[in-house]
Amino acid sequence: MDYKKDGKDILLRQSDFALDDTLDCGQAFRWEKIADNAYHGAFLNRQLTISCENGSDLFRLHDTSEQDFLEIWADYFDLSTDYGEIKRRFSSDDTLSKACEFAGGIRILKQDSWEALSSFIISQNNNIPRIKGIIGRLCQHYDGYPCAVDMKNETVDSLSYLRSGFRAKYLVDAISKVLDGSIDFEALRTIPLDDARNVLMTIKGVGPKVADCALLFGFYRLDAFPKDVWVKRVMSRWYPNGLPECTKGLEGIAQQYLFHYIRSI
DNA sequence: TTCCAGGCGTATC
DNA sequence: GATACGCATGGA
Repeated sequence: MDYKKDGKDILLRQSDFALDDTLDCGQAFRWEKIADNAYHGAFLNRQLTISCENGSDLFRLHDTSEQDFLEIWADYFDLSTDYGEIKRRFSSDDTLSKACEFAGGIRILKQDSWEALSSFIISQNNNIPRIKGIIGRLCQHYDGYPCAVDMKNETVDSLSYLRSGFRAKYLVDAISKVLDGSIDFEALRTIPLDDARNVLMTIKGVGPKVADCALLFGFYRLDAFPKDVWVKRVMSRWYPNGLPECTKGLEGIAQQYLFHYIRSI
């Protein structure tokens, strides 16, 4: 990793990383663009302002200790994964090659499991501005994103301030299943993908798409391939016989590039 | 006003 | 197992 301390900040040189591509792409809902090339957001109970200094590969993590950078943010931004190598691998496929060129700064954020699961429950049949609104009200209420234990006494009525509509009852079911031990977060990181999806789909309101988003973004299962309406268009247009071989094991990363590509055209 | 949004549960065949 | 429909809310 190429970084140095700069006063209270960390300066990071990082290729294959763009703030808009990664933080404003619908994989996480707590990052706000505060200026050109600058975002403010949070992971667990840590807040961060991150800016791009030169419009390409130089980033400033504001007011961040070296310890927090190494122990928290380097992992969250998945800095140990070589996305350049992944894009070279994908470029053997014409469509993927164009998709990687279109949004080459995408990285998969390694988010908190409960935040990803609950956020994508909220996301169903919803639009991104409203998803952010609901999650913003939740975080304002709890002074940060609550863990499942924090929410143990919530009911559909007590969550009415979120204005999350029919999704409130799904959140309540997710809270109870996580707290009663029937959803084992540690196991979901390692058991076969189909088993992991089936476990998550025991939660009311969690179907194949929400389960795959939770697994990809919250459990770092890069083989999970969420199929929303846009990705279904991708598949019928370019891959009627399935994804190309070069995506094997990294279907979730391919999904991110393809998702943004199809939405742009 | 009507339509739609990174789906899912339910009913029906 | 496939298909049709309703669902809370709010912005376009």
